Amino acid sequence: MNRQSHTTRTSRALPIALLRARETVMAPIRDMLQGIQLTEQKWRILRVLDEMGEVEQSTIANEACLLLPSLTRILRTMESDGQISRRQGSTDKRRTMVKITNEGRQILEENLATSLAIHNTIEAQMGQEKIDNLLDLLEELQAVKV
Amino acid sequence: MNRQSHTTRTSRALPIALLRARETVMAPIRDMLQGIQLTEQKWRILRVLDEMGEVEQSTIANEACLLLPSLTRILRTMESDGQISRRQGSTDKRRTMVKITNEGRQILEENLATSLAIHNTIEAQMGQEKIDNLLDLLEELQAVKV
DNA sequence: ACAATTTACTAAACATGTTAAGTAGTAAAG
DNA sequence: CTTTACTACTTAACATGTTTAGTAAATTGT
Repeated sequence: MNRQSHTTRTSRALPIALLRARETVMAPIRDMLQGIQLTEQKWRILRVLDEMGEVEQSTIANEACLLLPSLTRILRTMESDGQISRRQGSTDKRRTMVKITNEGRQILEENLATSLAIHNTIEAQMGQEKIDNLLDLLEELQAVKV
Repeated sequence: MNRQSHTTRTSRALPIALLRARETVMAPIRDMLQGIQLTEQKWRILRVLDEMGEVEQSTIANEACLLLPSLTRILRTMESDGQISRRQGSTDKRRTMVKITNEGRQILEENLATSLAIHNTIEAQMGQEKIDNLLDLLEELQAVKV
């Protein structure tokens, strides 16, 4: 049945290609995160919060690619673990404003070196130009309207 | 805190960039799949099986980026739904050999047009050259040793 | 001002992701 | 030939993904 009958080869299908590439990049990052009791999602949330300051949950969901129901649960544990803090929005009381705590920021700082080392390993093998090129294309793809 | 203090902007971090790009591509595909009662994972499995013929579960897991425990559960329901069939390996009895059924293949055929249309929409906006370039870079990234 | 709609989130239910542990079959080492 | 290690899964437990439904606050239309 090895005949590519009616579909593109999966290696040339964007969804699977993106997923496989991501698995390669995430493998060592997951190793790092396991050592500090943090999931991939919590790591993304901390990075988004560090980058954006105090934001509402919908913004985190968009930036970190999480659905709100997942975020609700994850932030609950992150708050009780002291990595983030939450407060009700002052003007719009539907909103919940979230920011990273010093403890959360410290986790980022402590793992910056490892995170950079992983990126450098990849860059050393592919070359900086290709990585930049790839990131440009990914940003462009992300902006496509479907 | 909007100061990119000690990490790369998340939009230039490979893991998040790959995830966001994938969300863009997957959104319309998920819509298609919802109409045919198929999850994204089952769709990937069918495509891998159609492409590779009868293979063992570990191979599916690798190609479709699923862990074996997830695959065990998913294949159980796909078998009872008649989309795939399983048998014990003849020489090595630890292996479970899996192949797509006619019913499974029919699901692929019925949705080929939609799947292609989605791809074409993206291609029309980004251009074929960029898509090809992106796929090449993704394949290269996937092959990196980390 | 009031009803209808929309927005931002939460709750619940079920599927999948992820890790750890267990089982049976196979291969390797002595 | 037997013990040991390894491989290909399966099971279980808990976190997250995903959909549907619900709630409260804000906005819109009249």
